[in-house]
Amino acid sequence: MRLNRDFFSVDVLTLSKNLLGKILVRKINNKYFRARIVETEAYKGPYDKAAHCYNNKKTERTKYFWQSPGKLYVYSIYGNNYLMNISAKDENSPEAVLIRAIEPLDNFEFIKEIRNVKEKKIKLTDLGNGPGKAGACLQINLSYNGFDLCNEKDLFLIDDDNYKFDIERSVRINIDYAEEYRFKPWRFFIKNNTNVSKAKIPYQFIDD
DNA sequence: GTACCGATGTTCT
DNA sequence: GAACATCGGTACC
Repeated sequence: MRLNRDFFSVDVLTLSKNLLGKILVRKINNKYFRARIVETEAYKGPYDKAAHCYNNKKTERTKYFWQSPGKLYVYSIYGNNYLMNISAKDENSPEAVLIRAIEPLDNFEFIKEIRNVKEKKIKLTDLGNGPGKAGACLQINLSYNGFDLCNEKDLFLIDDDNYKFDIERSVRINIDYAEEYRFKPWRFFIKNNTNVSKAKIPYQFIDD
């Protein structure tokens, strides 16, 4: 069943966990494919020093943190990488979930074409095991800022109640600038899933 | 398997 | 002009 607004209208830490195992449905060139979310990170403004919206910093880029839940905030990083975030809770709470890894479930050859991979020998587990790769699989770019996952046909989320898994957590990746917030255990991933990113975890997390 | 390194586009100073 | 919520390649074990 398709996930509706209520699903996203929760605290960002809850949403980060609840999104694990859910299935993204994507339509490109009249073809559908599906991919499972296997890794997420929570960015919880305004007090989270790792978040782009820390201290209520609202700019042309970051204004998409203040949206109704279930909408996209997209930004580019290190060149041609587009990272996808989903807004949580409500339009007064600048909180969003970063999608850090996805597991393609079908149409693998089509996804390889989309990824523009030269070597067709690429492993399936390397297609979506990172936030930039996930954005590339889903063909996300800056024009997707404000995109509503609850109301569009070409990209949305569905449930998968039969899929059972355990959740693990760690500190978030590449946010060394975030002072004490770099120790928060706000990265969540599916235990033993081979599509989780190979990120190096620089610190142990500290319990709240 | 790990380790470095350059390329890349946008944002903000 | 620097910083950046990264990636793919090459080099070495």
